Amino acid sequence: MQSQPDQRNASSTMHSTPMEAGRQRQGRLWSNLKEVCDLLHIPAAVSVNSEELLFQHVQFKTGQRVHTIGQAFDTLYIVNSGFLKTVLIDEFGNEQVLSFPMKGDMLGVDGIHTRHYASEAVALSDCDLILLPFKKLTALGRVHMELENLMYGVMSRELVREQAMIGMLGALSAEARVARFLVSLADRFAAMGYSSKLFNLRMTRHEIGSYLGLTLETVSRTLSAFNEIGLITVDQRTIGIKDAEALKTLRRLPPSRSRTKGAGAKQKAETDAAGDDQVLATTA
Amino acid sequence: MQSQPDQRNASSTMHSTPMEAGRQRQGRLWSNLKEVCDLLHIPAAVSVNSEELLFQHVQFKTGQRVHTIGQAFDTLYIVNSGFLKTVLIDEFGNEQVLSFPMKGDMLGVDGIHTRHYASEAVALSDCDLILLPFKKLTALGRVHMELENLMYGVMSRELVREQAMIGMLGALSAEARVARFLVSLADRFAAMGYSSKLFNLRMTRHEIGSYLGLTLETVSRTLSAFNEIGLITVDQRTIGIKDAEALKTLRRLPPSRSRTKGAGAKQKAETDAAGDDQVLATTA
DNA sequence: CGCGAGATTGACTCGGGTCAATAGTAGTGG
DNA sequence: CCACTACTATTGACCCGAGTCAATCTCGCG
Repeated sequence: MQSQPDQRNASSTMHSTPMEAGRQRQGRLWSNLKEVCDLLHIPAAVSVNSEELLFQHVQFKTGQRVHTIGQAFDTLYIVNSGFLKTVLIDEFGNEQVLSFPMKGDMLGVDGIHTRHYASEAVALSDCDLILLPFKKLTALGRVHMELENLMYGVMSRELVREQAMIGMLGALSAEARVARFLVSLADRFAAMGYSSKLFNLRMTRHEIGSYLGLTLETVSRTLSAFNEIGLITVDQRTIGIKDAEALKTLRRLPPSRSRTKGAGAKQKAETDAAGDDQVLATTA
Repeated sequence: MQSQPDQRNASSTMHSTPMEAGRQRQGRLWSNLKEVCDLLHIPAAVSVNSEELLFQHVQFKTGQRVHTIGQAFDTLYIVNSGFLKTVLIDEFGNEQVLSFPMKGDMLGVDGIHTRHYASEAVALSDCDLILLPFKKLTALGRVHMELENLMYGVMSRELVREQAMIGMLGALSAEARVARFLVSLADRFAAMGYSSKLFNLRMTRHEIGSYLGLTLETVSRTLSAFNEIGLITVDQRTIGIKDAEALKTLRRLPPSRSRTKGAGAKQKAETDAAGDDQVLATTA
């Protein structure tokens, strides 16, 4: 069914890591700096003698919490395999999903400032994470400056990602949000070497909705509508991307707010007219 | 090189930089590390001999751009005085306001990752900024580890701020967003030593709306409504806070989405009922 | 094989976006 | 000093996108 990475027991049958160094069924226990850099997609012309400093792995099972809000901060995590969600809990106990970290993503950065995690990370599947004790990291940073730059880069990247998220929440319609979410997922799967055309969602409609600032019903309806139109295929959590380009450029509610000057007003009108009875539009 | 404040025609009349090396009316031309740390509210038990490393100031006039999207990154900025906005520009030229930096805030962090600024910063008033050449900063970081921690702290803080923003955009009603925006502004003014009860907005309704994911009309109406109810006074851009507590706890559309388990469902109902004809609610 | 979480759909409502008219404000120049 | 222009803010009337409520339907699991 699902073409790719099945989660549940993904770690048990680690495709490429039988067991060399340590030895135990799932993943290895330690990674060196180079492996960490590779995972983060950082060039990292590391001159470091790898085997010297090793970082431990830890496994989490589906549903387990990696860290909770308010918990004392002392380590960052890098996802080696598996899928998670990070959430904020508001004053009523409602969850607000902030991100869906997967292979190569870093967790825990929001804990640096106050020395307490500001969000909660939950495993959506069995996961293998690499521990990066923050103290150790900063100490090393002073020796290996590429590591320091790595840290700045990762944090800055995360910042940019959140900015894009804010832009999306502030300006896009429900359909556009769902469409971009799918495209974003597809891209990330592609970057991980999986199919970007057919994959399984690891999260519920509810979680997607929370992430996108929508209700689960709207998410469900929107997916059905995309299916109807032929942009995707939907079967429960299995998604097939049929027209990635259309999804990327899909909008609605085009340029409602803002637009600094009068420039573009004309374009707006045109766009509106064109999009009036068309659900999607090709690149302008 | 880049640092010249003039994107357009600054050369004509710099308001506050007559032209003497020593000092001019507001702010001095250079700041040492301690002053920078103070500005950032970082304890910074700096053992550094201050006068050794100095950071240059630059002035920007209202409307000038500090940096634009895509511009090569090489320096961070700290606001010493004045007010700005940072914006994203979407594919149609629409602005999406991301933040309203003021004294003590850092700009440009989003440029670290790709080495190009990801957002645009515009002065909403005449400003005095401190330049932090990034290269210089990282070099210093290796010598003074408090500086390194300072950087991590500032970036992490910004990350947490954006997370809160995402949570707000994803979960709160228009009224709640405006209310929290006002409270947030009041708090920031208070932290700067100004009155938190009476202040002037530096931005237009349009910019506020963009920031909060609302239209300018909704912002205007909401402010009028708050005024009506006696929570605030409004006169153009002059805002008087009358009931900060009510603003802080004001909601609407309380727990629509999410809420992990059944817990809290009851509370939801109660809240809904209570809030049905009451616009605000006191602390739970 | 039945239970419960998740997903899908429909019917209805309403918050807030859209369009539009009016009015205050500020800067400019005669 | 006052008109002239351009922006900004306030309000009203209208309407649509998405939230709410609720009834199935599906599927994985004990």
